[in-house]
Amino acid sequence: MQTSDDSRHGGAGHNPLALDVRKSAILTAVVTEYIGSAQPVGSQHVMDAPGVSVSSATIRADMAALERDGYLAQPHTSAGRIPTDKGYRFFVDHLVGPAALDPVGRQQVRQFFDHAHGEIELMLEKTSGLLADLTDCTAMVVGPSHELATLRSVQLVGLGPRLALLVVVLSDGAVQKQSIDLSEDVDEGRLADAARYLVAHSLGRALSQIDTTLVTTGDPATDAVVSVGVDALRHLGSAEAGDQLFVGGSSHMAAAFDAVDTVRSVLTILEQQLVVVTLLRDVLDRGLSVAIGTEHGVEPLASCAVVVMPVSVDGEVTGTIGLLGPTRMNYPQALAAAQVVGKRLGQRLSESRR
Amino acid sequence: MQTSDDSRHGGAGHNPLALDVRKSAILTAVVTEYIGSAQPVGSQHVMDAPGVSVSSATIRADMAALERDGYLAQPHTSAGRIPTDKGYRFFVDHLVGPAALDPVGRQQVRQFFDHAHGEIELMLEKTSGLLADLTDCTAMVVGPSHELATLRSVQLVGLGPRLALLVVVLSDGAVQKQSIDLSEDVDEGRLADAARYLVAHSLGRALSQIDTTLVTTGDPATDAVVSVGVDALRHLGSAEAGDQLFVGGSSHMAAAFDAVDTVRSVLTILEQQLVVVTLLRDVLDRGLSVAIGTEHGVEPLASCAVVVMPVSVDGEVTGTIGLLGPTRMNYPQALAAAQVVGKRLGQRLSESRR
DNA sequence: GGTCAGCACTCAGTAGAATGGAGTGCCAAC
DNA sequence: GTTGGCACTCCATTCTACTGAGTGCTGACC
Repeated sequence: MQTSDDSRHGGAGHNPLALDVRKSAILTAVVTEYIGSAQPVGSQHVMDAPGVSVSSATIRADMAALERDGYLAQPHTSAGRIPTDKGYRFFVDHLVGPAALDPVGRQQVRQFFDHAHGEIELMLEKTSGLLADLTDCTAMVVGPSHELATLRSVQLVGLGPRLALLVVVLSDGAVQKQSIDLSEDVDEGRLADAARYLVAHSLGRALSQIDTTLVTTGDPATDAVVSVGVDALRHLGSAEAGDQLFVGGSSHMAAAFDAVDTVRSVLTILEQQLVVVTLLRDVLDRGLSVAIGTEHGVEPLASCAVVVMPVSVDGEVTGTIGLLGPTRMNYPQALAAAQVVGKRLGQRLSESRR
Repeated sequence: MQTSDDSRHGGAGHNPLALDVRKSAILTAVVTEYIGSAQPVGSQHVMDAPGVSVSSATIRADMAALERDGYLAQPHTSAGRIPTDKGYRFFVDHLVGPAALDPVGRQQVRQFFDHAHGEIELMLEKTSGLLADLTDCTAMVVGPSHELATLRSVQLVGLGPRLALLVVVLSDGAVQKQSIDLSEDVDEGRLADAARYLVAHSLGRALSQIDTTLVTTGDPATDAVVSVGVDALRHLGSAEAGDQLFVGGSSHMAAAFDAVDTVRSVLTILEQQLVVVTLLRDVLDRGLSVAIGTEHGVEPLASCAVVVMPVSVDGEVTGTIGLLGPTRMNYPQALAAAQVVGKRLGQRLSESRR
């Protein structure tokens, strides 16, 4: 309701939008300590933290205020404090600076991308593994959509009497295929005719720009093949065919929680590609880079936080990388890792696209 | 050491190769009960089991004998018995008949394969989900190797000045690609020449039968492209490119164990595709359909059992499906599910191959 | 000889009481 | 506003006692 610009002096007890310097330091201390130990943090421990040079009694008073304002919680009366989702949120938004990846990780990333080559899917798969290794989180990588990539090759391969395969190669190196059921027997020649026609009318365009107006080839049977071919092309361009999800390091979820039930429900979510992809897109759409606890709305992941990072190819956001961990995950590390890997991955993908 | 053919009468106390009828019934009772409850089974409970109509005292005596012979174990003195790996082994080998899938599952399988269509990878992925659903195990599907499939299409697509993509379509509908680094700039025309040459010399053959003897095209630069193209083709034919692994239902592992550590180590293994593929192949090579506990030699999976089933395409064993669960998994169910799904999958794959 | 009822025994699991200690809130003094 | 001191709370641990499921054994029975 009321907003005060008196953030220097604090008065945080009434203003939930700002915390004075010391309270910030205390919150930082509690969060970092709890991230490391997973144990409630007492005022005694906070005393040792940098930026806090007051007695435990004073810290206690501040912690009580932080609890009143919803940044901290107490599992029970005589325990230390643990951060609430709101506490993590404030920490992420205001207290954690632009951290850099540790040298070892930096080296790992460099090495990875120096040696990365070949198939895009394999690279994305391995990227998820890299991210998981770097962060001890579960990593999710959504392959870049091929919206902007143009068609480099279109091919119809007959597989059976009424079965053909449409194979397209995109300018970004992606190969997509779509099986085509033909309503009647089509001989190789007619298939080739149709393919030639498709090539002539689609090569160089993006999948989303395939011409839907059919020009007749003169032969009705060939036209029919062309028609299903065009349908297949457009299907490939649609969203469902594009989003490939790669999940790496799901075992880290078992290390993050000690309740096996939590692990199970989280893994169940991870198996649902659609849910994961939607979750990542949602968070990104809301302009967030971190969604904590219930913020992302996926109920079984209430004890998890998600870090997302867009992957830009030639300045255009297409792919996404995500990190899933417990709410007490190491946010600075995760953000740093996601950032650098996302950037490098984007560069890499831009390179191989002309 | 000594073998007795007196299996009718038993004498199982000295002969570890056979158990008399009642001991078999008792072992069956303990195994099935323990599979269901995960609790040690006492003589009182066994009394209710079918095929056992003696007093608990007699059962106790038999159970003591079964323990002496290594089929059962006691967690502690005053507890019931749980099966050992050897006990499960005997159960699987001699006591469990050819079980059928329950009607609901049968219906699920039928429905699945009636609606399965399109991309082979997607189908295999979904098959792993189906199997996991059916059995409450983690399902592993290794895609059929393309050793026997013949080349239907070979294509070279230029992606950049020194980057091309080799795309092949196999007769079984698989599409494989391999990026090719060209040592020097190659124009489209020369790429097309090389592609034509590759087509002429490889179409209709299996990947493993690619002619390695190079016939020159007359142009050294084109020859160079052909050469790397042939290398790429042979790489595709090699094992590493072929084995695709699809894992479904890994969340079931979290439900199977109550120690989160066990879950973590099992998940870690599942993330290592090579280990899993090797494991399945190993077990299959040894002629087993079930590997229990330490039998498969993968130490972190000591508390797991693996059910494997070959997938035959046109009578030739190519793919594999596997089920991973705790040693106290429901073997009859798992075997039945693996069998029927494996058979249907094989049929399906045979259909789409000409 | 195999089977069985009876009995003493074992021992995990549970519940209750005592203890220790980490941590808090409050207050008076600085 | 900060701090040391103090009383208080309550989780976690330990110990004890107890329960009960389950066993092994023995002597009797068929």
